[in-house]
Amino acid sequence: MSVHLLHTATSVLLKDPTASLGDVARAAGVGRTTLHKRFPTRTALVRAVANDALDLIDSVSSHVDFSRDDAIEDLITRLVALGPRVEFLLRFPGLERDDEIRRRIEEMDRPVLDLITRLQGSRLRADLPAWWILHTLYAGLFNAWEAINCGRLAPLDAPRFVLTTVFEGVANVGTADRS
Amino acid sequence: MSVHLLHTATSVLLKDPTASLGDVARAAGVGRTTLHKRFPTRTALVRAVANDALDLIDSVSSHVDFSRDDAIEDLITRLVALGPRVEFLLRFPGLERDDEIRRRIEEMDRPVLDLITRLQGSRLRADLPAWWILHTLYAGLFNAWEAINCGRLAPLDAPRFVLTTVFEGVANVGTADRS
DNA sequence: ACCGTTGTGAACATGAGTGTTCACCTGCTC
DNA sequence: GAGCAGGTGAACACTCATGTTCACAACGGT
Repeated sequence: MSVHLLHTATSVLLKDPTASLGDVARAAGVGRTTLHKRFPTRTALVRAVANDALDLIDSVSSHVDFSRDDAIEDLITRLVALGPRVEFLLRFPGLERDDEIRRRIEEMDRPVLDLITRLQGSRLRADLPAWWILHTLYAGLFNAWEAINCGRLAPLDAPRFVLTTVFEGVANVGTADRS
Repeated sequence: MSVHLLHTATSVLLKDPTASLGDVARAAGVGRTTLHKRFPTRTALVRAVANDALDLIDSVSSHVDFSRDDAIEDLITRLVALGPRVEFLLRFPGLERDDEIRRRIEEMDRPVLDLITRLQGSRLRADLPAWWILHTLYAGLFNAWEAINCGRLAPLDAPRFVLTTVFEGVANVGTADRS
């Protein structure tokens, strides 16, 4: 139904942000007229896709206990599994220009930012801004999705890769340090 | 001259990948006809912008001594300073579909990948693939550029942020570790 | 069998981006 | 001053995504 339509639109638009509505409709195995009846305009479709992704994140977020100290591990592991639909939020060009979407993204970031701030000084280093740590997490997710897409990374390995890299870094702890 | 034209095109297309050629010409303070005379087609312009960025990287790369163990620090510091022109290479949608550009990007990655591989086991951990470490570096660069654009990060702080985060991670070394 | 819903293809109008041409102007060299 | 290279705006035709409408087919419930 409409669910499958949104999912297809997500992957098509993610692969090529300039794809025409005809391309989306064809990929979904649906007439362009039908697509237009559900989403009267292109921006309406994009917003629907974004809101769908945000709904998905909300539902995942509600299963995470943010009061636990390992909430970040839990959250990241779940987000990695979501794949393209969340990637769409972080990648689609011009998405941040939509006020409603931007508001929901900030709203989605807030609990994570709070969590990071709370953990700074204990599990997380305090000499970096919370927003920087958040974006580093997102960057790790992004890397994982891209690697999975290219077939270089097994989906089950992804959470470990992201968490290890983001938390511990890529330096060899035994030997080296930056000057 | 033509140099300024390419720089302007870089920032305009980076901010909005769907910007029209008229927008680019106007931003550069030049007639659309003139733009067309230099770059007969849109893809020609995009390729010229990409090649210009790649030339810039080549010139930077030639100043880095890849045989030194701190070559990565040097490279990252220099790349951060380049800003939008390199960001264009990593962000512009569909750029990887151009064979020549893709070849040059791989060619640009190769010495860095070799360096990473060489350092694995000494300065860099060996339990992660070299390509993953490379992409983690790029992700750090990307974060820095974005933060600088938003005005949240001072350009002079950027290299330290990227290197610290990528090498050491965001975990607090004194206390915590992942399970 | 009737009717509302839903999807479909065809067709059309519109607008925007694009490639192209042309006549004109400017600044330079000889 | 003649000639020339380079820049400019205006105008044109063409393509294509898009929004919109319409008539028709399929389906399910009453």
